[in-house]
Amino acid sequence: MPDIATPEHPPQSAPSPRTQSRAARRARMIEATIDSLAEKGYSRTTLTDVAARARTSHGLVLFHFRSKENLLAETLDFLTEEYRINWQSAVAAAGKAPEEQIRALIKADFEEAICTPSRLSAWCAFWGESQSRPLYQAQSGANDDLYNANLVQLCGQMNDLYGFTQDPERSGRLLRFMIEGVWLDLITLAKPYSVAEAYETVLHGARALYPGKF
Amino acid sequence: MPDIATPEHPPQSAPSPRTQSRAARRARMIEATIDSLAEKGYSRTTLTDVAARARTSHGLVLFHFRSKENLLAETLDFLTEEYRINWQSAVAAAGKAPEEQIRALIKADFEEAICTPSRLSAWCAFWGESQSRPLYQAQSGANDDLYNANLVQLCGQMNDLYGFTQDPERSGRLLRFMIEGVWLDLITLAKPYSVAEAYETVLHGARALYPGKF
Amino acid sequence: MPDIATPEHPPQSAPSPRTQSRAARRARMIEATIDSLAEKGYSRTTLTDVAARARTSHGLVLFHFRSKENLLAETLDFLTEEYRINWQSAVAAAGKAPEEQIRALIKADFEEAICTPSRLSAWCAFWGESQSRPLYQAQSGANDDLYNANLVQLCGQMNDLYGFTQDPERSGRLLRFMIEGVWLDLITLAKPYSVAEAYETVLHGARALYPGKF
Amino acid sequence: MPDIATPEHPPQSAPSPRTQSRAARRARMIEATIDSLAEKGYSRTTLTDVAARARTSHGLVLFHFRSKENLLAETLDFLTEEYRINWQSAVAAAGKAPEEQIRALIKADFEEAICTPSRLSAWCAFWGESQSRPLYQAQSGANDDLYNANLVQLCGQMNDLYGFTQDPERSGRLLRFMIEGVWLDLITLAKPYSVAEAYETVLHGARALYPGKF
DNA sequence: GATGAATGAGCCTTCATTCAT
DNA sequence: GATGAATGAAGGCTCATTCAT
Repeated sequence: MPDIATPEHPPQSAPSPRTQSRAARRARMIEATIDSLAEKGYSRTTLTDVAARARTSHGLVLFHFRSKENLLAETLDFLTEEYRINWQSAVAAAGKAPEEQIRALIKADFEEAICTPSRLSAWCAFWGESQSRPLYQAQSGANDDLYNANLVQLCGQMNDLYGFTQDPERSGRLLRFMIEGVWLDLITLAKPYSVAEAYETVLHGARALYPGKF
Repeated sequence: MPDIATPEHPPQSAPSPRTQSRAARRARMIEATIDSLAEKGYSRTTLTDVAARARTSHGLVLFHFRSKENLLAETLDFLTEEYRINWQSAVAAAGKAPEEQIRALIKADFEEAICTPSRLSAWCAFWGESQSRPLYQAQSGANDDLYNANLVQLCGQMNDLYGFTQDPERSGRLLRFMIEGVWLDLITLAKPYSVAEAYETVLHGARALYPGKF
Repeated sequence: MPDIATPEHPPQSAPSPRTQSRAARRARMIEATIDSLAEKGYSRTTLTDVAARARTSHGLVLFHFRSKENLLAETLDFLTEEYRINWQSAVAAAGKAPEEQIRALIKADFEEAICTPSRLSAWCAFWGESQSRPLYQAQSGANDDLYNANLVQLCGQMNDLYGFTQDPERSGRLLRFMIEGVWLDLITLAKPYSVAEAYETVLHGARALYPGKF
Repeated sequence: MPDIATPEHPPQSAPSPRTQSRAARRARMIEATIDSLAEKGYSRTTLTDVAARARTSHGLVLFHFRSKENLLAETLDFLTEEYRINWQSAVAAAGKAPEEQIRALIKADFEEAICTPSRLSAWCAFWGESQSRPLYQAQSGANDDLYNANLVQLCGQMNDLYGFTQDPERSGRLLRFMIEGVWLDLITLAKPYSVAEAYETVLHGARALYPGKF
């Protein structure tokens, strides 16, 4: 894990102000990178642009991140962690029943902190650029697998508990598609619908899969 | 429309060898562009790379397409047309019943000519790069709207004919998500499942929405 | 001399229509070159632009002129000849008195066919581009020398006949400056004065040099 | 105004070595541009050539001047300022009598720093290339107008004070032509005469316009 | 730590020229 | 003669990276 100061990862002991500002500066640069990715796209995200958004010099960005490639890698890592923590804590806070867990999982993906235009577009930039796919696999693949396994397991429990008979693999996959789909719509559509409608759409799909449970 | 030889525009009479080779050369360059987009991504697709794949010089690519931007535009145009023709002719060949139409629509998206790794990745490159989004809207937006309207209308007919009560907008949207989702999986996953499994997954979702009809 | 059909150089025997059209085509290309030089400047005059103005293909321009450099050389040659013939015939037609000859020389430079914006700007393009200076020397230098010698000689006659005492070299030079000066003004000024005013300005200068003679 | 160290803008206090060298580097690049314009002409002045003359990389030239167009604009600006300061201070240092002022104006144009082959040829490059004419108008037009207005006003004073009756507009114009004329000769002629002879030639013309005053 | 000067690889584009038809 | 396909050299520009201060 890169040493970015995330709210979820408070330094264990009180850090020196130096360390704090260092971490804060790194965080600001990563946020700037996300914004740049979202706004200008992968190919037009330059160190100069990132530096300008973070209100520093490009030299300093490189000082902190060694290379552009590493900056992007750490940005992806940050997004991945942020996302993982979000859904895992949502699941942990929800009831044990699989439908409650699934609902929590869905709801987590529309959390305000996660479901930001900037965030969504930045994800999209990473997905779209085939060059970054190995990076994505390396850093987000494991988490995605975890997420999917969780979903599939919950779908299995739905069968066990309530007598549904759908293949859990496929159902889990479809639930994931629904979430990804509305995400992409929110970014891509010229006139996207609201986040509320997005959420309802996914529930609509979940209801179709598991009638009477959502 | 670029003058590429597309199936729906068969040359009326035998064209002069010059015209033929001209169109063929352009087509080869567009295919090269698709391959480059798929393999190297949007940001690393260079004229030199395209030219190398088409076994010509970059000068010639520009001679035929005036600029890189125009080359990409015509490539997107080509993909759009190819896709539109594919689903429209599939729908035209299918039975009138809405479930048959929907099934034809789904099946068309897994046609061999369309559902190629190269093709899918190229689409992905256009989606992912925010810079190319206006281009996408301008050229593919209308077709996408048509596709969606068609799907929504068919979902409406499902309600009318068979007494289903789901919101057609949302159902159509979900069907679209399922297709897009498996597409993305085929590109993104380190170890993707088969096209057959992809197709079955979508049918699984369609069955959930409209039990007994797929 | 290149074989351009100029009115002053009618082919000695009746040429075949083929030759005629050949010469006419070359002439059209040279006129197109002059226009392009005037409008777009030396550096932006391209074969394609010349060809477009002459309503042919760039290939044909090269067929007729072998290279761009040669096209420019022949264009300069054409301008030089056109200019030489104009002033020499004007001088030949004028009275013998030196003041009449000088006046004829001045008047000739404001002849409509010569004193065209296109022509003036084209000259300017050749002067301004240092690269073309050797070419200019080679092709127009001799004529310029002749022109100047003529002018100096006439200034000498003014001294001999009317008792003026100015150095003929300098006076001839100054007369030339006046003509060149108004020419440049006509091209360069945002709001140039009229050709009539230009002519009067030069006469004003001639009167100053030789009071009572102009 | 570009931040080049010009005589009229002496650094108020000793500048940091950084600033100094920055201005010095820019100045060196502008001098290199002037040399390149003079030697190779407008169309063949490339960033690479300028960089080579300034003994740096083309990248650095762009770092300091943003674009070739801007480099040329700043070069023209530099020449314009240099020229303006030269004649204005010469006029300021001269006596009040109009003939003294005119003589000072003429003399200023043959000052060693101004009347350099490089400088003259560079001016010529800007005049000759029609493409650069709008730039010239925008940057040097105002100064030229000022110069001309000054000259015309002085010619008017010659009439008022000494009873000459020539049109001041035309006389001022002619004086300008004489100066420009010798300038062009110095650049253009294969075997140009000396600067001293050039100066005498202009005085010769001034004497013709205003007998007994030069 | 921080800045920004400096470099150079690589891109898109223009254009003269050659060649096949 | 005439056209336009094809090539490749060269130019302007962007940008990641290195380095001196």
